[in-house]
Amino acid sequence: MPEDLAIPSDDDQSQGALDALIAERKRKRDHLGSLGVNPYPSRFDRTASAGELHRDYDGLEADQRTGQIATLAGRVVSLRGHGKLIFITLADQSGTIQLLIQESRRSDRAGQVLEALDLGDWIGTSGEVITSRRGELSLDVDDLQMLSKALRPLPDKWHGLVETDTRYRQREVDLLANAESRRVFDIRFKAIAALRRFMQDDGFVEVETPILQPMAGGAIARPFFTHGNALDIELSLRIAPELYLKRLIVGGYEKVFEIARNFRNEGVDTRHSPEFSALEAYRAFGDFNDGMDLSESMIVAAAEASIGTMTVTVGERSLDLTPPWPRRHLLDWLEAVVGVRLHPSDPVEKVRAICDAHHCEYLEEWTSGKLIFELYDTVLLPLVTDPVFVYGIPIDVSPLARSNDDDPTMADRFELCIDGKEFVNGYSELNIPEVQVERFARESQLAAQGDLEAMPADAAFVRALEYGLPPTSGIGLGIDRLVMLLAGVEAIRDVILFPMLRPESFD
RNA sequence: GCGCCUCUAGCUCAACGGCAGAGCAACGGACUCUUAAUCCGCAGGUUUCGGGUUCGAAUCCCGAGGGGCGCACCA
Repeated sequence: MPEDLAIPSDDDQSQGALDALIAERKRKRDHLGSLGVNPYPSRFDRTASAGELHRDYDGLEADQRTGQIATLAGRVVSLRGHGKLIFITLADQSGTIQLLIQESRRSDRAGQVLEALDLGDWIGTSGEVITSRRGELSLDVDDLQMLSKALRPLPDKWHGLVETDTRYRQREVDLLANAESRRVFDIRFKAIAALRRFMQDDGFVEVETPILQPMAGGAIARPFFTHGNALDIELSLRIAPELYLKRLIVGGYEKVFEIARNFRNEGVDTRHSPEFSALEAYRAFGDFNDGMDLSESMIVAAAEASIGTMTVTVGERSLDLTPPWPRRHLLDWLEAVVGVRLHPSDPVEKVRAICDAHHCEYLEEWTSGKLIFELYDTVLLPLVTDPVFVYGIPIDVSPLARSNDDDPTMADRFELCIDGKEFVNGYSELNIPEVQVERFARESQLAAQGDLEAMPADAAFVRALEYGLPPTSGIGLGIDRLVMLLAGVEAIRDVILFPMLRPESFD
């Protein structure tokens, strides 16, 4: 919401309620200043965190004194006054700790700071570690300093911040007010750290490839475009790092990965964000089976590190991530479900009939392979609960994947599906330059027919293939979706700190 | 893009055609063991914005804006 950043004058009778609250806090801050207390000191040394104190002293009986002096810093999130005795709940990143402030014990400066104290202020404090008469671990405060004054009031301490708009736009407030939001992002960053650790431990080199690209490739998606002034060229934001990563394998890196922010200029819903994170990994000398092994291991590692369990609950659904995960051939599974053996070499009429029978819509120009893939998306995917690898995917929808040695209409490609969603896409990489050229040519043909999603030919990538790409296994993992799964949330915006929204108006 | 829902005090929510209210936060006061502290008192509003209907609109209608959900596209 728009707020005037100018300090309102005291005689302004028209000032709003919020302005009055802010003015009151400024008055307190300035009063501290007039007492010679700097409300914005440059630094503060602490000796412990709330979490450390709980770790070291939890379990003490009520009304105990430890003789241990600790110095803490954090934000005031609750304030309970009893006249000459005041309880404060102080929050730092590690948790919360109670401050017990007795008038008879505290310093004069502590008294001055208390006078000026509001919910939300950052303070530094020191005192003896004790337990209260009710048994709560507390700091018996003797000194208190203001570290930074909060000028705006905090959301309701019990209900927190509820409105999604504000939660996304002012994530800092969401984080400080809502423990659930902190929980989700703690899981996110633990999971990402675990993925990175796992990959590094497995000998993968973390690399960086361009986000600004002359021609976005490596996936089927509509890109964002921008302009590079220095070279006066049109650039697009990457939709996938795939082509550059494979060029690094050509260059001699045998195991590479990138945690890549990708950008796709497409619809926004609970599962899609225009800006999303993927982990892509490429390993020389491997095939898609290695990709399935890797996917399983790294997701299990991420789950262990972030939530410590293989059981997750999303909405009403309870899912079991315990490995190993089944691997089902797409055509076998489809046959089991629709009762007819389909194959990309089948006449389109036969596959269309199955689509019609299963409410799967299609376009006139789609091939049998594309239709089969569509059946997988609309008929099989919704059936998935616990993790399952689906492998063997029509070559028609896999322009960068190697075809199967025994069946050239199918790609050595898999998708990892959990809870009705795709989490990983991986395949044996196509490394025959002429075949890649043919695949690109076919995509161009589709583009000429008006398919906006057809993949553009990338001559630089083909040239790289001509230097020789070894047999390679590649995978791409959707990190946001993985975090949604681990945290048990159903909106992708709840796992992205600052999701894309229409710009705020400050008029 | 289409449809549905939503917007009231800093926050969370009432009032649903008839005086805009509560809790928390704030402000003044009491209180040395609370932890959603309690108690007394006091204040806080362009009901998102602009039109319209009406004796009277937060409420009904139209339009605009923000957000959410569903469908379509996509991972």
